[in-house]
Amino acid sequence: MPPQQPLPYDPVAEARRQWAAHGWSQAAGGMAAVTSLMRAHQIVLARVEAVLRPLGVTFARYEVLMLLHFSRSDALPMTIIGARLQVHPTSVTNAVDRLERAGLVARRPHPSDGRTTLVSLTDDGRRLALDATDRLNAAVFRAPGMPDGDLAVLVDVLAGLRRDAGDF
Amino acid sequence: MPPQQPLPYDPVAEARRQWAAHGWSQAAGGMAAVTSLMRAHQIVLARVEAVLRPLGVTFARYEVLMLLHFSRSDALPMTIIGARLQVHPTSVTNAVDRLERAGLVARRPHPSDGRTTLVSLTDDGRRLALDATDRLNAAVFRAPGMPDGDLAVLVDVLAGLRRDAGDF
DNA sequence: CGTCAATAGTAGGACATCCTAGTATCTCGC
DNA sequence: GCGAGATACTAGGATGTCCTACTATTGACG
Repeated sequence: MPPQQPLPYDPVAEARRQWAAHGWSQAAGGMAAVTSLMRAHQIVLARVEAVLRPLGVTFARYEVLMLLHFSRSDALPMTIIGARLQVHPTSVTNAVDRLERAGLVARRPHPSDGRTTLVSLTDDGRRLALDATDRLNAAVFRAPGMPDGDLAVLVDVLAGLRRDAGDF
Repeated sequence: MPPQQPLPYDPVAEARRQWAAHGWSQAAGGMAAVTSLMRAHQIVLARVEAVLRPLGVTFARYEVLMLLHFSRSDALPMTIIGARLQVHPTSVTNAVDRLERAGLVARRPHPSDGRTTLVSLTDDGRRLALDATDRLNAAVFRAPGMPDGDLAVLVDVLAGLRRDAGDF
């Protein structure tokens, strides 16, 4: 929904020109990359959320469901979920709260460690996760709005950034 | 914050393996791209916000300041700001509210169109925008965590996505 | 075995973003 | 002119993310 009417020029390219004109050429590339990334994230997230909205979940919660679905063990501690999804512990609490209220996951105390809470999928949760995946695959992941070659390059370049940031 | 300890593997690559193992190979590339993008956004935004936090502004508000700084005219209507930054009108209201409260921008009614609100930089706002730019250039934009070549490729690929989404 | 640091999770608060809805103003056509 | 539709902005609500701070439990060390 952002621009009802497309802009007559690329705002990122325009910003890059401004950077160069102000003597910040050395930083123009980085600025352009950061700005592009912000906007691309916004576009992609909007597409994904539009697909998931009818199912009553968001992408953040969908990621929790899929992580549990792929997990070998029947349940995962909150901490592990946060580490795998690379989000703050409080974000995990938030997502699991809502998923639990919707009956898609269940909380259970760890049998031997009183600090730990284990989270597991319910049958409804697993069903919804698979349904959501089918829809996302069809509507977004198989039609990401760019050629396959670009897709691979994008993933590679971003993997470098993530590695550099200490993700893995 | 995210991972205190790096994961022993790339979570995106792991997800891609799971996608292939479940017969969703056609969608694996798109899934990997979307997931990478989400995480990269999170990483970059965190770096930027860390630099801006001491100045009391966020990246969203910084973008408003710079747009006004680069603008030919002395003031811009809210709508134009939203169109240029590609965000929802209510997001502009939010950002301008906070900038105005901080004394960095001023609201003024449009002389001939009673519906329109014009936003202009104050002296403090312009000073802060330039200070923030110096810091961002030094700490983030000139050291984006990837080679220059990757930077250019990233911007190009994302420009394709943005164009496809109707941004410009 | 007792204190103390580390770990797990949650509560409350700040922000940004979007959506829906509502008010005010302008424009254009009859 | 006058009324219907378009346009500009804001209010209120939902979500996600992070930060700081707090509680509870564990584990390690003297």
